[in-house]
Amino acid sequence: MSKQKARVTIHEVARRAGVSVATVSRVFNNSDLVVKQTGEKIRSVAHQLNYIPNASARSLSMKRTETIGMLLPDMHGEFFSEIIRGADAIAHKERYHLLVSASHSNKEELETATKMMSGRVDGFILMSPHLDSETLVAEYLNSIPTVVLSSSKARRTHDSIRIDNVDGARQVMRHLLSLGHRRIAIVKGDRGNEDGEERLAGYHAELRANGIDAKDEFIVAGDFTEPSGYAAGRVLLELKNRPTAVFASNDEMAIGVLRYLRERGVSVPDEIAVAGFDDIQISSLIHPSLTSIHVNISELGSLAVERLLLFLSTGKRHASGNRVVLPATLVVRESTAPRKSLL
Amino acid sequence: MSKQKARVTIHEVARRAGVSVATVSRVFNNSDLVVKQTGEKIRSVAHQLNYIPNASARSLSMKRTETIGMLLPDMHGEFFSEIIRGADAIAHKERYHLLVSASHSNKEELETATKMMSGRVDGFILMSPHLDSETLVAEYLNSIPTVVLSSSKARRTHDSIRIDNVDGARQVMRHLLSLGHRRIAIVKGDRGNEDGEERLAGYHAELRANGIDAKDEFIVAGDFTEPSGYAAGRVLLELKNRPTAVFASNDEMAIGVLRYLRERGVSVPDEIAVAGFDDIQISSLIHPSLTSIHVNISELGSLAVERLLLFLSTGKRHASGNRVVLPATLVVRESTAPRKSLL
DNA sequence: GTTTACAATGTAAACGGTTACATTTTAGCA
DNA sequence: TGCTAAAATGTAACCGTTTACATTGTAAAC
Repeated sequence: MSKQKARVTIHEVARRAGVSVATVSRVFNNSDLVVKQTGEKIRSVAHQLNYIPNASARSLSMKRTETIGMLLPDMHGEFFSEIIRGADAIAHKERYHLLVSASHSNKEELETATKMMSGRVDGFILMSPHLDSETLVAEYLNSIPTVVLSSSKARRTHDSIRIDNVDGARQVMRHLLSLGHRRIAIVKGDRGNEDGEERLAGYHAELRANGIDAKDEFIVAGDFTEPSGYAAGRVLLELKNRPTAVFASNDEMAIGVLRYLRERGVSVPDEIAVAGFDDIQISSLIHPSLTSIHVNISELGSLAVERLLLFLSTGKRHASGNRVVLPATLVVRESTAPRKSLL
Repeated sequence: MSKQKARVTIHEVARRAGVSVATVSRVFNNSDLVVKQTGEKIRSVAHQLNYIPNASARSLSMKRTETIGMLLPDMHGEFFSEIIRGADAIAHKERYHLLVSASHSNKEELETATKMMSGRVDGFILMSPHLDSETLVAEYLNSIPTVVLSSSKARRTHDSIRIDNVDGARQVMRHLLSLGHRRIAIVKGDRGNEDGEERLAGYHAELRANGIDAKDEFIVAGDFTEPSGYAAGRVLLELKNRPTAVFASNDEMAIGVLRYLRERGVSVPDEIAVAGFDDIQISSLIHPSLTSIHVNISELGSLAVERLLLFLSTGKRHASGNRVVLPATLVVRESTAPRKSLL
């Protein structure tokens, strides 16, 4: 079982095919200056010997690894898999590989991971709530092409791809307003989380655009988890002047809100309408199904790889501040059905 | 922006530190035969120059890449991210990297992906419903250490790590039986899917152990998706002799069953109890919350990496048929609360 | 039948590390 | 102080490619 079959090298192939290594190399790099017959002979010999070019030697010589490093934060669930799925699809098509590193819950971890990967990859795709300017201009990161996923701090120095959070939030708000709601609460995200901040900004913007004052008591804190949504639900129900609608900054919190409302016997959407953001899979399956904002997450991954490969092919380090914004789409479901009183 | 700062090499460090490359190399490989002072000097110079050893050169010379290839099937959601998270945690600790490739929906894709990675990795972690013996004994796969995730076909030839599906299913059944249920239906998984088959086997085994005949009409097909569970729910309700409990082979189908039952006004668990398998995150959040079987998925990833690293360190290709079985734990929730009639 | 131009192939020097082996330094001891 | 063994460091070959440049082959033009 542990027979050490020495890997066959390009020299072996060359010898058996009666040509020089250069010619073999040319064949495998699709050079057009090898005569057809020679090429076929070489390919056949190589196939017979089960020859696979040594990637390390190739990288060393060419100074490219054909690998992309993906550094992802400590996120769970669908987001993670969808991003990788999207990224892998494109990378694979372009014969690139994905070196992934998960779970960076703080800046230090992110930095060491980046350093460890540096040298094994041609470029980085970076996603982290902890990205700040200092980190980004660090020597090793500034000398490698990098695309940043949704971090405004980096937008001026690096290419970035983001979700249109503000527009998404405004869509939710417009929808709720169009249903006649005027007392609309929001469950915020973590302090400092950019997606959360942008969604809150959208909330404010749309209220303002409709001449409605935002009430402080309608803005409650959450941390993107279901329990924090549950807690927010309690806070809102205890107000003497309850809201008629709640916009949670993500679906998990919205589900938490729904859970609390159900426990208290508050009917959704008749007494209170609820909407979320992200459109995770469950949102369409629960009861009442949840109105949310859909974003094509796998596209986030694909686009990131596409942009990165573009840099790599043009030889640039990184285009400064080039941005792509992914559209957000409202998906209306039961949790915000028109109120009966309005029908 | 695109200044091509040539990477600093070991030679440059050696020159500046006034030593030979061998000494520098030794320092970075923690050889103990470098005198402390020299080592410090070298480290300081290296740090100043921002020296990072070239991974390709290193791999070429050492014949190891310090990278593990992970080939995952076309799966969505939590499973995917949890496996990677678990694998990455261990890999990172041991200074290994993870080269991942997602979405292999058929055998051919799996094979090309494996081939492409071969040579860039020291070993493979393979998970695919399409794994068969021929694929596994293929030249390139048989010459690289490989750990297989949950595929019985491979169990004799390769190390494998699997979920204790049979036991999990039996636990669900024992639980339902202990509640007094005798008419228990099962929603199967895809034909040919091993997890599904094993869960079905557990269903049968536990019935048999209790002297209950399995009724064909209580065994309905599904394909692990929510809609297929919904459809199965319909089939079961249309039986003249309805079951009093339904065991769905995974949570998504169980959720589909619940959706149909709610639509038809059938109360859960009072009229029909429902249980799933996998304990995905939503299962605890929906209403009624779903009784399910919990498996520590990230552990599946960690264990796979651990075993693989073990081979790598011992120099073996693969241990034949060494198996690890992950325990499954029953989590009882509202969907199978004791029936009122029994209280 | 040369000469010429270009197409096809070959030669050998990188690429940046590791490490067996050679050499020098150091320390211990008579 | 000189001798020796062991410790510290240096030298250079090697890992398996790519590719600039050199060489050879071929066909057309004279």
